Amino acid sequence: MSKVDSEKAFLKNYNIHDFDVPLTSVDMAIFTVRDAQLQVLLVKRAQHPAMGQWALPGGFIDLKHDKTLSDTARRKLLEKTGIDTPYLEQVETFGSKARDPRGWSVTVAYLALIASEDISLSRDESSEEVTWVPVNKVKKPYKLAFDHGKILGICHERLKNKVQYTSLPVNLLPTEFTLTELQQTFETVLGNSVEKKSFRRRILVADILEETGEMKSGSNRPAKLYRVKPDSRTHFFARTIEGPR
Amino acid sequence: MSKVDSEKAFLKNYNIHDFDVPLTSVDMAIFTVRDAQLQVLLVKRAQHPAMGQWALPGGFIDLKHDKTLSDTARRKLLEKTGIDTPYLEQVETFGSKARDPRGWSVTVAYLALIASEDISLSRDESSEEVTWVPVNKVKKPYKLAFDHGKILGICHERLKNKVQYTSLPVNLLPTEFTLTELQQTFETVLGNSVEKKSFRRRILVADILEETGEMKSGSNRPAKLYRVKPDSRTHFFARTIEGPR
DNA sequence: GTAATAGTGTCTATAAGACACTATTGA
DNA sequence: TCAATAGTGTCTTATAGACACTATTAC
Repeated sequence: MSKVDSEKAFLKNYNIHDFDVPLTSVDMAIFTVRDAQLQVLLVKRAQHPAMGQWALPGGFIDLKHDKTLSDTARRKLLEKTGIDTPYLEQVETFGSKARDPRGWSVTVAYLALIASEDISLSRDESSEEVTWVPVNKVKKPYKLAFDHGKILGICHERLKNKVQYTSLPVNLLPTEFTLTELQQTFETVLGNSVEKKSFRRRILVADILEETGEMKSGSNRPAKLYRVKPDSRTHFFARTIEGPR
Repeated sequence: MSKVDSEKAFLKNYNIHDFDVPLTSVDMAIFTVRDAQLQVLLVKRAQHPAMGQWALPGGFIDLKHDKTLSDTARRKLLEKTGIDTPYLEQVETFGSKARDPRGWSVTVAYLALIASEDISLSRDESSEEVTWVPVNKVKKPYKLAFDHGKILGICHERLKNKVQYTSLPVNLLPTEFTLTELQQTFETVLGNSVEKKSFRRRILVADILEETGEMKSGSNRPAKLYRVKPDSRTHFFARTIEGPR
């Protein structure tokens, strides 16, 4: 029997249910900035286990319809928020015997960033409650199910770290924004103030934005509106932003 | 029925085999520096599928004995190399319908760094061939099974990137080493030269090493031997190392 | 005019790159 | 003594932080 034929025979007799495999799911930390606060999307679980508890949105891979893991993540995000082209980044995978009462389970955690303007919450058919919660308030009233508190903590850490040396926060704003709005978004995520001149120099030298030609006229001097240059990927700076000395 | 009782009833009737779940495994890119080259450990697959092809070491989670995902990774590393306290970092999880002929599968990729001095290859009972291959030569003679070529590429990228702003390469050396040896290890991983004075300043200011008091006398002026300070974690620099301008 | 926010000029501080220099060993 | 590698002094360069300054609007 040739090698190819023997592999065919092997696969014909292969049955995944002959083996004990862990449950595998995807969970998401979907962040946005609203009311000058970093907020995360939580759902109230409508089903067992942990029914009635708050948790990160997520669920199992749909083996029929999802082609890749990120398809699962994008599908979940679309179900909860109606958004289909977010900034999406895989953060870490958590697997253990103990994290889910149903047995050995693995969950792949994703982080998504969206502009709060874009959101229409819960086009979801399952009647779960869905809500935004400021990340810093997730402890007391919103103790999370399973190990989701830990997962959220790690996603939040990753976000804060990356904001120190990347342009990630542009993904938390609508397509057009002023430099001041962008700076405030950085400050909200970092949790500290940023010096105006340094910030503007850093962003403009990175050459990732272009002027729209329009101005945003508020109550005082109008500000230039910018957008991210077409096709530009996340910018990585060679030095971190550091905040006040 | 109380909420707790109904959850108990739910779990009692829960059977993981009622659902289609993906195959879930762990794969590892185990790196070392030998002969001034970054090398990676490959195994020749002794079983279907992809029998006879070279691949990253890895395998399924042992639901009975592994408590967490990293237990699986550590177990695989120990089987192949006899090493049980490596630098271990989870890199990324790959999941898709297409990556394994057995069906929808998910693999969690880990990166390990070990000192080549520590290795006694293949205490493994399974009669797989195990070998070190320079990372840059993995293409032609060692076309890897499944999507392992892609996984290795991403692990290698992660390593190169992190070496630009961390002290990771200390994990590729034995416990005692000279600054020149450390510099050469950085250069090997980065693939470019590093300026001696800048390098020494950067490492010494980071305050992660201590002198052993011993000297390494080779053929010329002896060099101070250093070791990593006890309990010191990976150091993160605020700026990247950049190589020649 | 004033208040308020947008945006700039320019000095200092920090850490990396360049590169010539000195130091210590074996043979 | 010389060859070879270890290790230093110090100048230049790049980019962040500080902070005072000017610019443009609504009222």
